[in-house]
Amino acid sequence: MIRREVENLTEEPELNPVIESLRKRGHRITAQREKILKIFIDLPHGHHLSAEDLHGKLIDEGMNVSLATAYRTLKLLSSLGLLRELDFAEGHKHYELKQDDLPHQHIICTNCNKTLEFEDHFLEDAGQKIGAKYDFEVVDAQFKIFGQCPECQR
Amino acid sequence: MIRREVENLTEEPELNPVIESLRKRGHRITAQREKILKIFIDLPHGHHLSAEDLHGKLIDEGMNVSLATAYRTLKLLSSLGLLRELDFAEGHKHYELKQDDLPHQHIICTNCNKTLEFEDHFLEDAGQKIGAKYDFEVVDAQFKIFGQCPECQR
DNA sequence: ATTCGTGCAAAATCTTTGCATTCGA
DNA sequence: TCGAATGCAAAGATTTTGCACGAAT
Repeated sequence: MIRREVENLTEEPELNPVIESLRKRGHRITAQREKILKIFIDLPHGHHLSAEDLHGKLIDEGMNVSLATAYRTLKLLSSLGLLRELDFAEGHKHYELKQDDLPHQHIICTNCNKTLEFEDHFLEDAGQKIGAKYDFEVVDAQFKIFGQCPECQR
Repeated sequence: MIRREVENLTEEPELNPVIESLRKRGHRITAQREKILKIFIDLPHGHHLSAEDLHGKLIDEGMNVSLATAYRTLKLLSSLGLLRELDFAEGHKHYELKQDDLPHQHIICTNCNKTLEFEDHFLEDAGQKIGAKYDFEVVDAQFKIFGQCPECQR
């Protein structure tokens, strides 16, 4: 698992805005929530975690958070728009930090479930435009391409 | 639930190709599978069913198919590319007949879970092109727009 | 006659929830 | 202090599976 290069920047400047966002909406800042947010911020771009993954990471890092809290926090952070909920049709959701400045989409191998990300600014715009056409207040646009990856094609 | 207008066309010309597709790949044609395919063929364009929905419809129409068979059949038909698997992030999958000549995408209300479909040929092409760029053999491309529908915006 | 598909019930997954306790504001 | 968040275990929801029986080829 890749960690950020500059380990001394422990103040995690990216953490403050999200913490503020929580506080401003009347949610409490608990050690569990802070740690969970930190994990997502430190996650390499393009990676995403399931509830189980997150829980495992928390335990690994010495933080005994219950799985129930992991689920509750993922749901809360998603509802606040801080996390993006990804559904790869494999039975459970994945989550990643929502960064509107770094939009990306996914290609999923229907055989080995590997995911690959790509950027396409046209798609991001398309989501907004199409949504607007139907008077939707767009929160997220996800383009998913399903197929066989090169390795699984034999 | 809307049914096809011309009820006398009971031979269901659309049924034959899918049945053939099953037979050619060595799968048996059972009454259950035939009925399930028929239900999907008769489904109004843009509608989609969960396993539970399908099972309910089967029972309603006097066909006592078990839920397990519904699940097994949905999985089989999807793996054969006859059904398209849709995941609206609400905890269970939905299925619709796969019609490459009638591609469409979805807008989902994150509040009431209503879905709305739209067509955009550019997106269909984009899926193929982007997939090809990564040497994927593309099976399906799904563009989902999440947001609040006009009614839920209050 | 085989082998595959089905039904049933049990199990496996994933996620949510009730309640007592703890902790943040 | 006081309500919100947590942990735990139990419950819910969805999907899968083992096994015996029945049906398709």
